[in-house]
Amino acid sequence: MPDFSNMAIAAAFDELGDLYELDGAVVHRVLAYRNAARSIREAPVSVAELARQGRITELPGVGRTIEEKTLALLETGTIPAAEKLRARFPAGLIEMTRLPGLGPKRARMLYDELGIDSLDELREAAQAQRLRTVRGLGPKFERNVLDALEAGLGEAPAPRVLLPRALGLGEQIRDALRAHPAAVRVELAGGVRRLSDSVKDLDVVAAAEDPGALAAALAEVDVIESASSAGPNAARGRTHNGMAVDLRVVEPGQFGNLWQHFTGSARHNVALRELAVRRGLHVSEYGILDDATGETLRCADEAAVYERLGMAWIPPELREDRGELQAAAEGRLPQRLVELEDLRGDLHMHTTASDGRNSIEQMAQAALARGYEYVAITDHSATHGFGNHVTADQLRAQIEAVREVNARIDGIEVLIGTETNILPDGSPDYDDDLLAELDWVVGSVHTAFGMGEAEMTARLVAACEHPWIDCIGHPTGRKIEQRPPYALNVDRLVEAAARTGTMIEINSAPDRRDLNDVHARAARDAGVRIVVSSDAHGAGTLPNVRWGIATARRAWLTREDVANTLPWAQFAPLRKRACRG
DNA sequence: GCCGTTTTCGGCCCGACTGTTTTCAGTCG
Repeated sequence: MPDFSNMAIAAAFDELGDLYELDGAVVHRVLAYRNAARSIREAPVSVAELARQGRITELPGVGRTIEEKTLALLETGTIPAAEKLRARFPAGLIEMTRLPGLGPKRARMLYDELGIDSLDELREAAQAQRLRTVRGLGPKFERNVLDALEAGLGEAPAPRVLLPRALGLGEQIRDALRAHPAAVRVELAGGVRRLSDSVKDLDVVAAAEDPGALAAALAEVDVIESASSAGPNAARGRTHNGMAVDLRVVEPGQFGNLWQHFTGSARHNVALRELAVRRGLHVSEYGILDDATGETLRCADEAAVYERLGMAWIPPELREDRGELQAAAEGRLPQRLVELEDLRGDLHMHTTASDGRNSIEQMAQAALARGYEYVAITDHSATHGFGNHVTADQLRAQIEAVREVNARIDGIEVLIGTETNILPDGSPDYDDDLLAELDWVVGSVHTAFGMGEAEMTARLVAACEHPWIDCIGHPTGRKIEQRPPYALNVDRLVEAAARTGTMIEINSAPDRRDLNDVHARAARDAGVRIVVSSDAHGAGTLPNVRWGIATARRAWLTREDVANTLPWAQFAPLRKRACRG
């Protein structure tokens, strides 16, 4: 039996949580399954292997019961409890709970009392006004169900928006509101502030002397198609391209509480509040209530919120309940996360020699203008598969061309490299002799994505063991919101990279950000040198490193953890080829 | 179901809105 990926194991426990919820289990038991699922999904190591080694309970939120169920899943391909519950609750019930206002309790009532177990039956029953015969449901509920079905909700969850687009929209809204006379302060919160891979909506928070006036102003913002009041000091709207926007406004004295609350993540906030309760404090968006005095502390800034809870202010990128609260309480947060300005070079970019839009010279000049001290030109190799391949002879010519540009342009080291395809057997696309002539070699997978996990892992481990591959590019092949990573045991790759001195890239293309935050953190912890690269296909996308830096920050990386923050003289000897004596 | 510098049992965040109620359950973020 092929091994279960972390994603697959996590999905099994999410489903089990849904099923237990329909079964009427206490909410904390359901949450326990969802917690475990999240923990498994995010684990930087193979959870199947962990389980076989008897170590799965090392994951937070995984105890004896979930260990047993995981082992059953690995051995038999299914979890017995899930089988039993599936027999009792048709899959359509879980689908029904995707509709707004229709949760597990109501889905269960509709099933028990009216036998409804699909969206189609739900629609028919609503049209026939039969839903109102269930106690607690009325005509409004029927109307809402029909509207939601009409709007196509329930078909599929709304797509999430990649960070750059969401951030761009958010900044426009923020800036427009800042121009309003009532505004004292306007900031982005939520996933865009945490620089997540993608977000489902935009959260904007503000302070104003007259909160209601500013909340009402959301409807006037250019990018907003429509907005309506959502309480006295709040508004909810939608952009012209369909993104949901939530605005909350308070008086300046409690802005810190509001910003902290709406920045999240939900997990971070839950963990923060649980910790607070143990100290007799209750945290909400309005303040911190002290049991002992009955007083509520309101904070104008976020640092005061964290300070009252006995911890340092936590950078938003770290607020994912991944150990940041304990670190903040113990003074163990990273002193200073890596910043865009720390980068001194970019080691992955393309030119017209393959599928880029600009020449070597144009890329070099653009890099110089960004203040870089070095760049590597890394065009695709011969089996790239998109027709823009660089043959060995063409690469030899490219070596000369890059050397010529390098000799001509002052102030920047222009290096000749390649992004060689890693063939299915793990070998690169050019002969060793040719690779040895280059300054820098990135090895990436661009073909044969469908291999099994064992083969794909062996392929990338072999690439790490190759003497002339300096760095692995976009190691998991994921495209955010588009395609999952190929089957790969990332911890094996990280192990091999650490052992061989192969660097690993955080590819900054906004739909890649690969390695992701969790894996990049694990790679750093394993002693792997991380490189943040643009993978630019034109001068205009060199600034994409911003998104790679965002991922590096979410991975807790400091300047010291990112190799291309070093000047070339210090970076060059770290390359595998330079270590070969 | 998980978890523990107050606990191996008894807890497990906080607030708001909605629609249906006659005091509140369910849902959502």
